[in-house]
Amino acid sequence: MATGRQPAPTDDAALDPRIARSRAAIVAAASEHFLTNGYLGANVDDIAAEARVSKRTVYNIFGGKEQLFREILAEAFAVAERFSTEVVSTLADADNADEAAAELRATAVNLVRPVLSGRVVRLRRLLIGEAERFPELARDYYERAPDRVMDALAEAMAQLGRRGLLSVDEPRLVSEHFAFLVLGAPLDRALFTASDQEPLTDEVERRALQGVDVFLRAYGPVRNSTGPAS
Amino acid sequence: MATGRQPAPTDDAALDPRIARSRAAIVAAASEHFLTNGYLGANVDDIAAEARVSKRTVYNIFGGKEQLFREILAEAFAVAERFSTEVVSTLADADNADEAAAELRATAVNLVRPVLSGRVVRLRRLLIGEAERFPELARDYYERAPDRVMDALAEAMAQLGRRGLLSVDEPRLVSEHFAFLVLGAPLDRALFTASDQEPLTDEVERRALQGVDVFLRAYGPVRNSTGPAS
DNA sequence: GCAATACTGCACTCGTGGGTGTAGTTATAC
DNA sequence: GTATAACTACACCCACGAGTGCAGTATTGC
Repeated sequence: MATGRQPAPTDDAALDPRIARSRAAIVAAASEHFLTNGYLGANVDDIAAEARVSKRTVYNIFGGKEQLFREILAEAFAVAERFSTEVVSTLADADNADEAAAELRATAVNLVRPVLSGRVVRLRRLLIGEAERFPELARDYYERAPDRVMDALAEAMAQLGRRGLLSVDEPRLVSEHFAFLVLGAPLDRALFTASDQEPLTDEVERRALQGVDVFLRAYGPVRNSTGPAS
Repeated sequence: MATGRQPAPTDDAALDPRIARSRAAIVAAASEHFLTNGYLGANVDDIAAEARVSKRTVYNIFGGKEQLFREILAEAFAVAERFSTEVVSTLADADNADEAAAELRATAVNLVRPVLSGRVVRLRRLLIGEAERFPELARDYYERAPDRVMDALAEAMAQLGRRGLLSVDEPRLVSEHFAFLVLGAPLDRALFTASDQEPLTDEVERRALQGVDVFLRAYGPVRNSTGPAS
């Protein structure tokens, strides 16, 4: 039921508009409930009720609570993954120090805004909280989102390094320093602070830019105190 | 046990050794179960069984699952809090640049080892996962552990700043940069990666020290580009 | 319009788990 | 040694929630 669907169409969602509608409604409601209450805390009756769908329909389409859970997360991961590749998009284009600095600032903002958004923070909470129950899910998320961002960042950093705009020897390490200077503290706080007002966006961006300043002081245009790189 | 201990019957744990023993056994078992399975996932029968105690005894001593949960956490918080004040102990003693660097390195190691320990990571997972169900607990922990460390760090940084060993204008920000340069990335990874081998201590310490290097490059002994502090 | 199929409502099973009551046993205090 | 208080074993209640079965109704495709 979940896996194969015969006639021709690829996706079962395309077969019957009724299924598509139900499915979408259930996914929306389920996301909300799982994100708020965790896997065990969410209950299928409530999800069905909120989706304005009978419980039976939930079971017909998804097969069970756990499959539903995995399905929700699969969609969330896809979104996160798509985003991961976009954050860094123009970083590597810079070809002088000022541009690099500007790009780093832009990247910082690109990074901080979505990662500290309520949605993503709640997703993180969910996966971290379920890391012991669903280790593969947590690991999978980590690899497809934060880790992927870090890889993309690293590649960009390496390029900036090659152009002498940054002193980079371990690109991966450099990216981690960048990322955590920019959003480490507010992210950690956000994970523990539920019932959020999403922390004042402006304040957070200010902090992020200060992080970039520090980053530039450490990694910025090759300094001549100990002599040039090569 | 946590608060006071006298011949006078203040604390019920002191009254009868039987209670003390039972209580300790239950606390140990419960910690394990809550840390592993979360609040909803843990079950009282299993806890009682593992503590070699009847379920009735659990209810007699603690009153209920939720009180037990809070009690466990209260003890864990106390431990974390005690630790928080120790990490930074000697940082502010440095009175020349080399000593400061050495102290920062020592502090980094002091910080990284416990925070990335399985115990603390699991505690973080638990609290983050339950942040929506028990917001006060998560907030309380954050304030009594990470936040307190940060305050202590900030104070030390401020002193180093006053001595001209570090260029510090916002001590709190500086400490956050320090802490997250040192352990941001591995901590984030650890939260998502259950079923741990605790990540190779050596590797993590190496990373931490690299973090300190970067920190020093950014904040290190007052650079003379804009002139000394005062 | 007609057949196929999704959806609904509802009653139902069943396992699980928090919490209680109690009678009897064992440890402790004096 | 005796009274007191914990502890145990066990049976029990009850609510809740995952999952099922089915008969009837609403949609959809053609």
